[in-house]
Amino acid sequence: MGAREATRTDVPRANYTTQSLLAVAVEVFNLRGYDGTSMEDLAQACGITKSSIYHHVRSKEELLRLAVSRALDMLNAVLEEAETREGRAIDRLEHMVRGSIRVVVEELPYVTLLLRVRGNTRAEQWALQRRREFDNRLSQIVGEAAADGDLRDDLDPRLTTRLLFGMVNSMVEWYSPSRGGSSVDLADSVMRLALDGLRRRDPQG
Amino acid sequence: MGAREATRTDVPRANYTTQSLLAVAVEVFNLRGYDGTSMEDLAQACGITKSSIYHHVRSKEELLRLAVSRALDMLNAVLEEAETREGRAIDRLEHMVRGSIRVVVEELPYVTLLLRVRGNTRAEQWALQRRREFDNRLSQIVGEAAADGDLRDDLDPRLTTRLLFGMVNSMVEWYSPSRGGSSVDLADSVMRLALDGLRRRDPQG
DNA sequence: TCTGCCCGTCCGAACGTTCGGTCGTGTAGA
DNA sequence: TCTACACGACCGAACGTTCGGACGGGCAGA
Repeated sequence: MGAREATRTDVPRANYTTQSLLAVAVEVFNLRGYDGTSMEDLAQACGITKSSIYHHVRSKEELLRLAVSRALDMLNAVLEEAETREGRAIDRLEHMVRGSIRVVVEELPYVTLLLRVRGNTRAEQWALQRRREFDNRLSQIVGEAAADGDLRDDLDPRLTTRLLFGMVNSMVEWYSPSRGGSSVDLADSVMRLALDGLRRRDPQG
Repeated sequence: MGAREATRTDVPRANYTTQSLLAVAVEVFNLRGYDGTSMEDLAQACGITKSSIYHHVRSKEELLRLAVSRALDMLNAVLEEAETREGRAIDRLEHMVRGSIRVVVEELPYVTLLLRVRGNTRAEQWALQRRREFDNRLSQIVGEAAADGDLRDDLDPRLTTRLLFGMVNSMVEWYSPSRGGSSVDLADSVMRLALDGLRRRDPQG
């Protein structure tokens, strides 16, 4: 019956890095909402105390900034890949849809948090601004594809952009890494639905 | 010049009802997020004091419960209309898409709040549960339409449901009553995109 | 028409709690 | 021994909520 009052060496140190702490924080933010998550909640999820968190990050808002930056950087990388592609705009559009889906799947928690930002703090407003620029460049590509005559002309390009990427972004509400299938299979399904529609063709076969 | 210390009869009473207060509250909740909105924020938006709010509602959570109930009741009404329709499931599906879009447009703030519920409080968990039942009955209809052979068979019905209504639900992120066009025009566009796709047909015409 | 009271509505001032964040100290591992 | 990491105690501010009381339009009784 050993000394119960001995220092608890049976519980090893957490030894977090900023990145591993960020990963936990983003999960909790997505579960409870950013504003609904207290630093005490984060501390318990990490298994350390509140004050220990401040050894790794300056503030709660910095956690948010780091997370949404990561998501935005990934998405912008896809955008710049697409924009340097030559050829028809509809190919750039397909690259954006497939790339966005890949980023959503690979960086799910970070993109989820980004898409839920509301603009309460400076960091959130900055994220919203970057998102708006991203969306504008998306719209540009869809507009070019429409001008090329590769999209039907009875749909407004801006509306098309919103519906198409609204569909892609809705993935953060239901995609699960364990049950969700591969990013490529998902992208195939989305492209089929978006380009050719749900309706069965050639019913007289 | 008149008595400055006179009671300020120039500022009339607000005379809120629970409903008119709810309308203001929901707008602020959508702007700042439910958890990000303090009762003081609500009070300022209403032009009355914090304590006055408690004359109309029991708690902050009751405001949330009233709001999401309204949205869910509207959506369930559409669902029950659809389910009593006889004939092909794809017609019931079209009724659901058009009805959902109409509800989103007509009850935009309430549906917006509903779609952002995270499950922190009892009221939120109850709303999530009702939403899940609603989604299941939607999936049922899509599954029937697929079984009828009216939807292409290379898309999983559950995935189709999520993408289709993910697209519809994304409207709360960008639809504006002033600039947004009518509910019927929007529904036409969505049905065209969903059923027939974006790709231009018959390019050799 | 005037008077007095009722009641729906609103207010100011507090309540106990929780918030994000700070500080000085302890300790495990190099 | 030195340093990175974590700890418990604590801070002022803001939180949701409560409370007793004040305001004023409308109505009954004179």
